[in-house]
Amino acid sequence: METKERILDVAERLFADFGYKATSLRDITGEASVNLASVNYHFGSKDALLTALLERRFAPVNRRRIELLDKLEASAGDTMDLQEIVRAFLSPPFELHSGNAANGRTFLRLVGRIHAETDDIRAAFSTLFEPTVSRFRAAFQNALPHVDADEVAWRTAFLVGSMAHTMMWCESFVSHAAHRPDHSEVLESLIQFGTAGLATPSRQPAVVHARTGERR
Amino acid sequence: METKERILDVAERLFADFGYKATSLRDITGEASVNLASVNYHFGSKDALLTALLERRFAPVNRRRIELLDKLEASAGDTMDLQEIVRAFLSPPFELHSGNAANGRTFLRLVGRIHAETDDIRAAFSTLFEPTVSRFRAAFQNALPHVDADEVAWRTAFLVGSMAHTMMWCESFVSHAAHRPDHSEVLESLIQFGTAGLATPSRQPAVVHARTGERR
DNA sequence: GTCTATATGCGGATAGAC
DNA sequence: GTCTATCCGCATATAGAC
Repeated sequence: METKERILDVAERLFADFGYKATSLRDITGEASVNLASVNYHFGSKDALLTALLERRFAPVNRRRIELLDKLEASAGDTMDLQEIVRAFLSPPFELHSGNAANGRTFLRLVGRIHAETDDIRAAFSTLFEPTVSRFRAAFQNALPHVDADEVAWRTAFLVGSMAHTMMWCESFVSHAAHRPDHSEVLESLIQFGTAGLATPSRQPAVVHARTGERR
Repeated sequence: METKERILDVAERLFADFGYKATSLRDITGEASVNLASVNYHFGSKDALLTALLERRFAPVNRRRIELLDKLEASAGDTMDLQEIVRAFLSPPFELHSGNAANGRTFLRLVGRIHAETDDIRAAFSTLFEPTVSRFRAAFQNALPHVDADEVAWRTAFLVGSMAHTMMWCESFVSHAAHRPDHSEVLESLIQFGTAGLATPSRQPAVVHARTGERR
């Protein structure tokens, strides 16, 4: 079934470039050189196409994340290194889609784009995503016993945000850099940044009292 | 001119909730109880409406950011504290729009949403935004002489990402927290997270430092 | 399974009366 | 400045021939 695959590939690229709402079935079927009606025949609707597309890419990514985390837990037990947990979370989307290959870059933009779509679309995505994030939130908490739970939850959100945003604008940011970086370099920087952010001690005294943010 | 203001207010809310493409002029004029043709009369086009809307909110935010940075430079000179630079960058969008008021929350979502719109829309936004980000990138570099320029550029992008993502999904994240946080608490956490991420030493085994959050 | 043709509705934009 | 009416194109989806 070549048609179905072709539709998925083209749709993925167009959704990544222009977003879901902005991409029409005409755009997709046109570029894929298949008939306009074939999307509805094969998938049922535009929404169902998106779901199929997300499943195809994200299920393996999240499976890989959990697998890496399991390995860490098995080998390190309670003394897991925070940076390794961050790496287990961040690296699969970067690595599972073949570094700098064209479709790899497409996938990265798609990740970023999806994180920003309208709430109903994002809801479908969250269902796929939330169990994984929960596992990691718990692992972070475990590695950071001195940081309280709410704080860990927020920092996890910050981490996801820096990841999503970076993936989406990866290409445009390059202009500010002196050389065109490999994705793996960006990934390393992101891991570094995220690890430091997660591990920062809760509230430095000067800040807490100077402003309103005191907690207890 | 009440009509023009009403259109701007409603458009801002709808763009924030559903995105630009997904919001029709009919949605806007319907909710604002003004005539469909009035958008084109007052603004010329849907695009021009968006531009007007962005200018209204972001010009003051960026002016405030620069103002805070100027003050820092004037009082601290070369010994500026990194965290204070981060604060100068992050706090204006949170504070200038009245904390937890309804329109404050709308504005926060708008910020996040805009960062994720299709490239042409985002391009208009970048024009408004890039000069400010450049100033701050330079300030970060100055405060972090031991980190190389590319790295600083990437970390700045990570910071913007965590900010944008947080603003957009602020409301939904709350479910994971034990209590409903004030925006200023989230802001403090974000500043903390960003400062630590920016300040992390370039590439290291980093195990030790990551744990303690130590800078140097 | 794949095509053409079409149903049906919403999109932005405008002309012209008041 | 604000209204109604309308243009015209594109959207998703489906019916029915091949």
